Amino acid sequence: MRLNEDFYLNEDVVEVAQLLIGKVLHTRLDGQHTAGIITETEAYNGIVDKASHAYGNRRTARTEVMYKRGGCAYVYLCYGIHSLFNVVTNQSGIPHAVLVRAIRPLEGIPIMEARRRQHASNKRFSSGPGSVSQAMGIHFSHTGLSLTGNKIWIADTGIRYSPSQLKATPRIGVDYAGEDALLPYRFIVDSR
DNA sequence: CGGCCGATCCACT
DNA sequence: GTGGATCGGCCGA
Repeated sequence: MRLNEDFYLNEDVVEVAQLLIGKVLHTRLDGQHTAGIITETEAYNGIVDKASHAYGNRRTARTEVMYKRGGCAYVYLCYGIHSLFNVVTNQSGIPHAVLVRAIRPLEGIPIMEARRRQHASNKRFSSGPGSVSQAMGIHFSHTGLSLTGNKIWIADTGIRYSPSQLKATPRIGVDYAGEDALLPYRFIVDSR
């Protein structure tokens, strides 16, 4: 049920992004348990990917976490306001990551509503990477946390989608990445 | 529903 | 000093 290290060591980050659709993201932070079904992801393909923070093998204090062994969280602050949650994949030294862009709330919905200060019926409640982190209580200070620990983890509950429900598109907000901005590395499912 | 735009602050140059 | 893997309020249609 809970994804183990083998899942995160997959060397194909685009495949992992696709496999994460339908998995359940859990957090137990500040004693509060919340969970949601992952419905949108984006793959960031390491040093050859112009959209990746690790493009060109750039190692900085911020990106160092991406070089860790797969199975930990890379969370960073975006636009000074939003924490964006990524799953680090592949073996140590290869900075692959998958950004979680949307979830469908599943457990602890009142807790999420309090964090978001809006009702779960709102269309943008947990759609968009900043909203996902806020709903799940994930903060950029959580970067580096293991996904096989007891604070943040991901489970397979057997949810599967047919190929016709799943679509791949270019990634959002990466226009600066030139031709890499066109790669179909974003996966999204219409779960309604 | 869609487009515009300001917010806000850390990491990197 | 600069700018961003975004969000939400506001506006017009």
